[in-house]
Parts: sequence; C-alpha cells; structure tokens
Amino acid sequence: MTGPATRTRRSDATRAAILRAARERFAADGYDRATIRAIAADAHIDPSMVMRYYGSKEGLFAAAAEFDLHLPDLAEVPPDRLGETLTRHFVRRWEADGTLVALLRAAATNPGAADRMRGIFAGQLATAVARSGADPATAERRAGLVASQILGLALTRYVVRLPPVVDLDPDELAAWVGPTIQRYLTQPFPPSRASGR
Amino acid sequence: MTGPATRTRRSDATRAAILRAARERFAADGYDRATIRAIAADAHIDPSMVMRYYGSKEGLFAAAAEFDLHLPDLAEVPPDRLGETLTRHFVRRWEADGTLVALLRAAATNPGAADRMRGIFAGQLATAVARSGADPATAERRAGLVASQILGLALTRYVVRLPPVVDLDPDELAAWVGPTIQRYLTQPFPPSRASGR
DNA sequence: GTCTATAATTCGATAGAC
DNA sequence: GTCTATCGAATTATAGAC
Repeated sequence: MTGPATRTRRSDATRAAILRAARERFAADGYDRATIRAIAADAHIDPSMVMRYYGSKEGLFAAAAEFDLHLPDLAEVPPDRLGETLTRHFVRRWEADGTLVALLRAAATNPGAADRMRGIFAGQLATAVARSGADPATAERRAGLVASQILGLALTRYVVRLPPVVDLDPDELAAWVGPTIQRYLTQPFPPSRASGR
Repeated sequence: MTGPATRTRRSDATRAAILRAARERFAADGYDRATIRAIAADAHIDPSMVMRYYGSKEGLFAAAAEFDLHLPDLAEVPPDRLGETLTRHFVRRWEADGTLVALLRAAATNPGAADRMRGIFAGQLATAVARSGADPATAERRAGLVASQILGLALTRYVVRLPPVVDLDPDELAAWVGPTIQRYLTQPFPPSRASGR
C-alpha cells in the first residue's frame, strides 16, 4: 500500500501542473511576457522547479507547444462539405484547448514558435489537404490559403478580439467562412480572373 | 535667409529618424523585443533622446503605430471588382510600409496595440465597407470577416512566413483571395447553409 | 540639444541547504 | 524533490553635466 507504485509520484503532478500553467500563461501573454516566475506561481510551485524539469524557458515552451490539430480524414468527408467540416473542427478544437492560441501569440515574436507553427501547418494541414482529393501538385498551395483564413479567424477572434468576429457563433462561422475554405480546396486551378490558362 | 525658418531644425530630423527606426524594429521584433536602445542605435542617436521626445516606450509605440490604411472610396469601385481591388490595395499598402505588420506583431502580446488594431479596423475598414453599397445593418459584420482574411493573409505571409503563402505573387493573391473578400462584401445575408430564411 | 552615469526593476538561470 | 538566496544581464527611466 505504501510501495512506490501506489504512491502517486509528486513530480508527475508537479510537471503536469507546470505544463498546464505554462499553456495558459503563454496563451494569455505570449512568449516574452509569460515569465517563469508567473507560471510557477500559477502552478503553486517554486520557479526553480520549472528550470529543473524543463531546463530552460525555451524547453518549457517546446513542451507546452506540442499540438495535434486532430484533423479528420478528409477522404471520408463528403466533398461538398469539406469547408464547413474543417471550419467547425477548427473552432471546436481551439476553443477546447488554448495551446494553438498560445502558439499563435508566441509565433508573432518568437522565431522558434513561428517555426513550429510552420511545421504544424506544413505537416498536419498540408497532409490532410492532400487526402481531400486535391491535386497533389496544388495541395500545398491550397493548404497555405486555408491556413491564411483559419489563422486569420483565430487571430481576429481570440487575439485581437474584433467584436464582430467574436460575436459570430459557430453556425454563423461555418456559414460564412466554410465556403471560403471550400473554394480554396476545390476551386479549379489556376483561379485567374482571365479564367483560361 | 539664415533665420530659424530656413535652417532645418535638427530635432525634427532626429524625431523622424527615431520614428522610422522604431517602425522597423517594432515590425521586425514585436513590442517587447524591440528595445529603446536598439531603436536609438538604428537612428544613430542616444537612447535618452527617445525618452525625451516620446516620454516612454508606450508613447513611442503610440506615435509609431499611427496608421492610415489609405482605403479607396469603395463607392467609386465597380461593384464586381471590390474584392480584387481591396486585396491588391492591402498587399501593396503593407509591402510599402511595415507599420501595419509592426502593429500586428505587437497586437499579439500588447493590449494597447490590440486596441489600436481594433480601432483601425472598426474605424477605417468598417467605414469603407459601409460605403461599398452593403446594408448598413450588416456592414460591421462584413468588415470583420474581411479583416479575418486580410489579417490572416498578413500573418501567414509576413509574420509566420508560411512558404506557400509567401510564394504567391500579387496577381495570384488577387485571384485566390479577391473572391473571398468579394463574397464577404456582397453575399446576401444571412449566408446559412439552409439558404432561404 | 545631446550625452554620461546610474537608479530601480525584472528576468533567466545557478548553487547549495535541507 | 523542494526551496532559499542570489548572481549576472538586460531593461526602462531619471538626473544632471556640458
């Protein structure tokens, strides 16, 4: 009963508390303003513990910014509902977990965070788009356009907090932004105004 | 001829040099990382001069973040070319002047900068949209949606630097993003998937 | 008007007691 | 494993000489 397996290791709880506090602080304040001292205070531990467990502020951020978009397999989504599905997914995902907003805030000033953001969208999003039926030759470009609208939505809704964007509910967002994403994914290529090639 | 009116006052040149350097530093590094020392070094003056002229770092930023989108009168733009016109205008505007990118970077972590960003888009953009022929009752919402795509484009192209977005030239941007802006401005309201009301 | 010197904070990181 | 104490560096801001 008192063996090492039954006694929950304090360090695990401490590590988890630090990570949770770090995500909140990084999301709320960005990389620079989020201090190790403040994160430690939120987690009710000593600042030196953060250093002990994560080595440095960079290391803590790297651990806190692990992020899986949990994108659905777009090959199994009805082709005419790709935009709506993706829009609703993103809104749900980042309202349930502030990590992506933290990453977005940090990416504005921290090169490492910007690099990680590029990695997420090049890896996870571009990969998902490639499975949506898009021509592989254009998939990366389409993913970039999708990112421009999706991240712009996150920026205006959660960071800058533009009132008209904050006020939209998920259904309205899907109705307005969904068709944009749909067009970026399915519009014949190239979409030049002179139409032809 | 040698009166005070003909002799260019040194202080004016110094103030202008400080402001120019501040815009570049704020754009490149964001509010926190852009230091008064670095700005002063860029302007080849002493850091204390910055304090003398602008009072504080906040005051300097406030002066450097004055920004006029120079939006055209949308009442004079052919209604079917609103999206393309606006998209090209924004790309041209912020590639000629890094102030908006500076403001965007700063807004990610600095509440004052976010407030200013809201002011610009509520004031200048919403006002322009209201003159585009949009129903006044929906103009603010349409402006918010336009902002979400336009700022997302700036974010992915100039801050995060997603390669596929960076690689698009102005013509391609107008062809891809223009229709999005056009739809946000002219799509009948509401755009629900269930179409009718 | 311009610069030197420095005050007053605050931060990340380290050393070491317990 | 956890905390106290503190270092060294960097920052904004101020005081005052010239």
